[in-house]
Amino acid sequence: KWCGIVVDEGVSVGGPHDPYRQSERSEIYLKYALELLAKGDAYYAFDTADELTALRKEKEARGEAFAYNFEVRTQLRTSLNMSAQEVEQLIADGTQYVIRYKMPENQEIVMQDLIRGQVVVNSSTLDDKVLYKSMDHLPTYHLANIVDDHLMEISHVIRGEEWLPSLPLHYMLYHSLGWTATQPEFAHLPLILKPDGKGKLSKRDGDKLGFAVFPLLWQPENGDSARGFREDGFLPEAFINMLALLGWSPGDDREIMTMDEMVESFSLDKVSRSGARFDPDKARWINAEYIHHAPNALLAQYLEPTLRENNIQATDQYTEHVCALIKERATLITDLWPLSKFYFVAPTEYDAKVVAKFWKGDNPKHLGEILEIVRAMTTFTASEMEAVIHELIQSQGLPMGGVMNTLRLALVGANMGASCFDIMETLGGPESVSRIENALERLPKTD
RNA sequence: GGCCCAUUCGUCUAUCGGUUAGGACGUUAGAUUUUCAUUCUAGAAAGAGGGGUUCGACUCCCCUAUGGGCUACCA
Repeated sequence: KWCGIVVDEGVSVGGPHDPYRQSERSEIYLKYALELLAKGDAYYAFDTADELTALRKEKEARGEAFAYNFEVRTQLRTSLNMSAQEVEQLIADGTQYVIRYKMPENQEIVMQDLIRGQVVVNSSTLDDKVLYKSMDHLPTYHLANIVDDHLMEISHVIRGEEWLPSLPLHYMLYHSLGWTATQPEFAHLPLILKPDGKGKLSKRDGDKLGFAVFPLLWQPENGDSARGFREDGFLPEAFINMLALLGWSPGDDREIMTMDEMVESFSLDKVSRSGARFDPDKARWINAEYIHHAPNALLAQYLEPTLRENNIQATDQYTEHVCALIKERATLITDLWPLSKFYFVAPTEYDAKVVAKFWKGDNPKHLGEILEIVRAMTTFTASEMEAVIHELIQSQGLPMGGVMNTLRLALVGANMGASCFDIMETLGGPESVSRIENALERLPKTD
């Protein structure tokens, strides 16, 4: 058995059991539509779209709901009120037609849904759906769905809740075609709702809400484009984990799970019945968890293209080491570069707020003393530097915060990053010395 | 309007008749910290409303309210 996933505009295709080729498709659908016709479960309708909208408007103007049902079908130009010859003549003349399902009157349709249990609908509330159109020789979704799934021996139909109202029709179709014994089981999944709770999340929402709705950048031919979660800096594993938790839970407190764990724990009866609102904050948190626990080599791979764009030469080992230092500060993959830039490029400017706060009093003087100490060192491990610089601070009774933040300003240009000693060890002695010299040279003198 | 589905902290959810209604995100307060983060601790925060059934209901049934979906010769 195989699994077919039908996304949006697709009549399901492909797979090892695909029973028809493209060129034969419409004939196959027509064949089954005609079979329904022969059984009296369907009929030809010759009314035009214009005629229909006219009738619809007329009804609505009177405050009546319009439905193409058992009441109105006799008032329209259909094969139900024509002789067989008339019908044949119309078709022979090339009159466009549509084949509609003849929904029976007042019949309780009892359905089973794997998530919602039993659902009962009276057929009188349903209308006669179009199954096949002569105009383009194409079936509608309803016919195509039933025919395809039957021929492909589909065992489970798992789709969004928006399809639940069509389920009675599909049941009737399986019934009329005589396929009830092998009809698939159905599960209607809850919808993903917008964060503000106003309606289901759809692709048209694009960037409007400040986050992606596509996994990947979406660029249709009409020139539109919508960003994707990948471009926004989400890891594929985190994205899937986030999606899995929308409308499903493993039943215990686990939230961060590998694909294998999710596959292992998944079952349709743990899928919730109500729509789930997408929460961008939680999505970001999940992604952050994945980044914090990601192997450094993987993160280095994500960072690599940006390094190349900026003409930065660095060994894999160095990049991985940098990733180890920054990853717990990152929420998105796109944070990696801003967080790591100073490990690759010396600061060219200094954060004005930090300068205002720390580049004053004796701080620059103490930075000069640190410079001398670092210059004199022959090895540059974080622990050695920590030892000597703390010694300086303690012996002279200097303010820890002032001294260290001034050093950080010189090394990073801002108030961010790992421990100053880790930064210096990573940069190495000569680079650290050069950055301190730069700061002393370029920042204004103080008294 | 009609039909269908749903309803536990702000959000995602656990609970499958008896619990101090649990967890997570977010939020608040505190601790750690040379910065930014991380991490840790603590707190506030929920069964839509009304009827039943039952010894007992968040859990089962009905009504109402609210939310969502569908109501195309789209999927």
